[in-house]
Amino acid sequence: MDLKQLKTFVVLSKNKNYTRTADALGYAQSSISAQIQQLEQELNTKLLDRIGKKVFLTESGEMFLPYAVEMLTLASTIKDRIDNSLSSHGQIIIGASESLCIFKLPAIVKSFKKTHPNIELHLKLIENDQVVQQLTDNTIDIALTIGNPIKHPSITSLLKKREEILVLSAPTHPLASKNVFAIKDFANQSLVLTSFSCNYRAAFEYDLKAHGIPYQIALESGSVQAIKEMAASGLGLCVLPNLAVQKELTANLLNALPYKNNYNIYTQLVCHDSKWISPNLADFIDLVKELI
Amino acid sequence: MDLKQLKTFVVLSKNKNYTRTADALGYAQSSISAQIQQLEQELNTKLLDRIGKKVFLTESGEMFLPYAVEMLTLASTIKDRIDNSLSSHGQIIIGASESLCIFKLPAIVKSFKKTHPNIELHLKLIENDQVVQQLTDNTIDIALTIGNPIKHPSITSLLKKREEILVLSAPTHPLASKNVFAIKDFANQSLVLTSFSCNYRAAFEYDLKAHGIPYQIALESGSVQAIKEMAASGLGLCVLPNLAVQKELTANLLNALPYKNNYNIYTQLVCHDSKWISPNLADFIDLVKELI
DNA sequence: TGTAATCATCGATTATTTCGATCGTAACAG
DNA sequence: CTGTTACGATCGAAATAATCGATGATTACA
Repeated sequence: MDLKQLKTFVVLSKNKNYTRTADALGYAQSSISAQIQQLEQELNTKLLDRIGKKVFLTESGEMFLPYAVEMLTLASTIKDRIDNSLSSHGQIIIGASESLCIFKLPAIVKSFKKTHPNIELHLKLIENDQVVQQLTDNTIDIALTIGNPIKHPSITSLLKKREEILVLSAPTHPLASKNVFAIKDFANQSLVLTSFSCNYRAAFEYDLKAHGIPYQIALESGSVQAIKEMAASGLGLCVLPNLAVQKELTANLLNALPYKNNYNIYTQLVCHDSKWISPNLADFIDLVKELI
Repeated sequence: MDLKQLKTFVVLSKNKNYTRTADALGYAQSSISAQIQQLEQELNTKLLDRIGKKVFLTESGEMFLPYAVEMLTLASTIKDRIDNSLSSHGQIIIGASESLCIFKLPAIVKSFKKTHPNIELHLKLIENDQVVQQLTDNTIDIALTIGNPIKHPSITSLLKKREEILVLSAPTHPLASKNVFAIKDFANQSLVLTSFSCNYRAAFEYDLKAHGIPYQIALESGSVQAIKEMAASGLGLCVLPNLAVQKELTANLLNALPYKNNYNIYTQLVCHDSKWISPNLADFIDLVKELI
């Protein structure tokens, strides 16, 4: 059973005339005959009687008609709903690193919600090392992370922006006034660090270890806010991307040490190769590109 | 959009595996791919994502699924209802002559209702000369008439049974005791006749006129019952088919005069050539054939 | 009785569907 | 890291189905 046939039947039921139905639907008259015969065969009944020159619905036809109309209505409802939903409904699940969640996504979400008020945005805090897995499992639609470049044969990078990693101290910290910095100046310092899987922490620690610089970890926390406050209160140095500490730098709550590094840390927007980019998701991606 | 495609989509949504779906539905795997692609094209969206080795419904697919199921349900409901209705629902409109309505149809209807309790039977009293027109207009499904053979290029006779036409009198009538009858014996008699369009009345009157026999019409009535009572009370002779007077003959309320005639009067069951004979109607026809 | 209207049917053409074979990718085992 | 297996996509060929135009049959109507 085909919508085409149903439509033909419905129109024919109104017209009671094959030739005019054919004209109306853009078929040859013989095609209308054929389509009706197909339907009749499938339903195993006769839908129309042609008595003399006139066409009548049989009892079966009379019974079938409202169903045919309903099927057509249903089908067009589906199409409408899918069309509308693509623009005005649905959800996007975003996996994001904590710092981006706090310092970048609020502006993005706010702006996206203005143009797409009915799209549900779900933020899911994820660690860098979970990104590929969660994209592969389709538990997130897209990931916005900060860390080393993600290289995986079936992951596509939609956006890649280098981030400056700062080592910061409280303004009152003994090192705060130093103008020139080398790695050895960190010897025996206390550090307030992000979690182990954080790539820029790893890069900085690797740096220290490679040069045989001793250091102590005063605190390790998953919360960027906690780290900043600890560091500001003089507990130790912290290592954070520039984007996470702009307020504190402006307010002079933290002081960026002039230590030059070249860590390969990027903000990246990535998704799975095979993921279908819905129009809404595409809009979101464009917005992220624009605002980051 | 095709039920075939919808079914494929629904099964595939459960399986999340093209190959197994193909096996289940008896297609090649490539055909499943093709069908889904057709659907996706028609709906202008992607229904399924294949991420890695696994198949996921996209948001659109998720939304579409319940509709697809509903369409399939609706379609199978239709088929069921049409099947059932053919055996257990519906109506038959029977056009019938008055005498058959009174003396034959009650038994037929009673018997038919036993086996087909849910079929509505509509009896429509029609004159002989209306039969062809009403079959052609499809205002009756079938006609059961008594009269001259119906000859029309597009009318089919399903049953044809000669009926004996009797001339009857009250038992007390002066002619009642006569043993041998000829047409001239009707000279100057009073007659109680059926309506003008009645074929056996016409045949009898033609008979009289052809032989130049004078007669009077005491009463003309559309009601067979009235005619019989008038005749029984001695108002005049009446002309009726045997089947209409069996009770009165047995009860000796009327007396059949031994007048031999050869009128071409038949009980006939007729329908239009092009009329679709539904199973119910076929059953009804069989029953009429059996009981007449 | 001839003519116009109408639907069914037929054969040819075109479009679609299906299939089998093959390719590419991902998951998994060794 | 590599070979193997499982899986869906893709392609071209074959089978099937849809469509058309022409024709035939029937009916209504002038």
